Amino acid sequence: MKRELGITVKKDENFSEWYSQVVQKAELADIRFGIQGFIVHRPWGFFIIRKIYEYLEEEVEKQCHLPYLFPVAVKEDDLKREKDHAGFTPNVFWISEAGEKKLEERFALRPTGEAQIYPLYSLWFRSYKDLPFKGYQSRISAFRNEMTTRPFLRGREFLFFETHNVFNRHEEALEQIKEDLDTCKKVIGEKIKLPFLYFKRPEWDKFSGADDTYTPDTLMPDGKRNQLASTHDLGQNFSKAFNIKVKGKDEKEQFVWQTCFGPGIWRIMAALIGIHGDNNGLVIPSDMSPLQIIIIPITFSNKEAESKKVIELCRKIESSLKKIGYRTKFDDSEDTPGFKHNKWELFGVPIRVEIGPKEAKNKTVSLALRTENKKRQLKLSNLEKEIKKLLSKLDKDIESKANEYFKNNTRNSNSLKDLKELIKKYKGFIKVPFCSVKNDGEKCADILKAETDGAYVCGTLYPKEEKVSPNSKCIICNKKAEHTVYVAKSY
RNA sequence: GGGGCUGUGGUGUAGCUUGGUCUAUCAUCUCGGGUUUGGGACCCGAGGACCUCGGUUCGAAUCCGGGCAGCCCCA
Repeated sequence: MKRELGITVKKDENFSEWYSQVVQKAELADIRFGIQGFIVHRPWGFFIIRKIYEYLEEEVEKQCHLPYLFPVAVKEDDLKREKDHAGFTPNVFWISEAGEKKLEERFALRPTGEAQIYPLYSLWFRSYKDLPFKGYQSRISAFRNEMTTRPFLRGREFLFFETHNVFNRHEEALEQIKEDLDTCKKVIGEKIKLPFLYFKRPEWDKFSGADDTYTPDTLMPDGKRNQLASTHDLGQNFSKAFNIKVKGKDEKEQFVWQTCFGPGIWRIMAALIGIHGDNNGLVIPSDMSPLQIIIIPITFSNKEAESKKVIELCRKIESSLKKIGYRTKFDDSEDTPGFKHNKWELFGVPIRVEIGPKEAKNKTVSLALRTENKKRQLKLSNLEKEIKKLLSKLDKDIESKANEYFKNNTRNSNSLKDLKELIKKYKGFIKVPFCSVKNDGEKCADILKAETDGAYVCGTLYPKEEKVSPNSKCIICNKKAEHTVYVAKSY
């Protein structure tokens, strides 16, 4: 009889249930906090999340962003100052009382940084020489999402990272957007091994207050799009609303140009869980795992002397692996070896080392990679050297599996009929010819959405938009297609 | 935003239709003891639960209403 420790459904048969079970059983989050959409980040999960933060912080600091920390609050006036951005207002949490007393002026829990940061920006910069300025913060965001909440996918409080950048010229802002794409490639792609496409959003679907919005989108195992981050070209919209001006070389005051970049820490975590995980549970890139190596002893009560040697050997290996920098644990709990195998697979530990009397006698170890279905026999003397290679093999396995899945779920279509079938059958990304990504295309996007039960026009590829063959027609209105756009169902 | 479902020890559940030996089932779990360990061992003992507020009733885990929370499907 199997105990209910492990995952009881298959990932490709019931992704929703699989996802919930992994989140809870691998101790990533606790959803029993009791306030809707607010979850507890448990140690095993939060370690991984902190890695995401570390990578991002390291990368943006290389580009000369510096950290700061703004309050959790935002003033009501500030929130409403930019007219499009004020669209957040109906969903924010207001703080209006302290104890029994009503506050003189209510304020909101910040939904995102713009409205709380830019009033200070208007005080900080006086001269064109103060620019460019690049700041970032790692912080929590909150707003009342009315849709069903899910851990790491949709919440009312969620982990956030945001850069807010100020330039003298629009061209510099556009350069920054390219740098943000680079950050996504390095962090989300290379470090976290998540494939994505980088889109320029259609005109009608930009962030409130932005001139243009760019996003890396990936696909979850159920074929739905998951937006992992967004970069916004804010133009001068906020600088005009918040009065952020500098004096230029020509002695005239000018409004600054701004961008902001916001990777969704939660969304990235959800993608990591969903895309890398398998039927046994979590799979984690080697550098991100709280534990990289688990050592499991196999002992016998009727072989006391040998068992003692086994334990000693395990301890020795544990300390030598720790010494060279691997996060290693010797699991000397009283559970049976089989139980431990299943447990640590569920938690996604990259390497499992098994030591029993045989290994002790032969000076070998048995070793299993989380991504493989076999045990390897290694000479003890080679272990330290081999581990490095094996961890990078694991990372390659994770990466190629993710890439293959992603590639297999990106398709083409040239007709609405065909698109409808593909969406129904596979979901995923589907490339289609489309009339316009300016506001006049929105009508077609709405029709497309209605016809396909909710598929969404993600936008055009960035930075290099794909060419459209000269006589192709928009799959909705049949006018000349100006763009190739990607369509997907979304979270 | 629309629709549906659910809430019983830490976890998963039985009981709810037809209210009454429910002093609440089973497993897991936790603790103590024994025994065992090469892919989810076993035995003995102990511990631990009816989401919340109100209503109906002699009597509510069970019926009704509000609230809170969770899940699923669809936009």
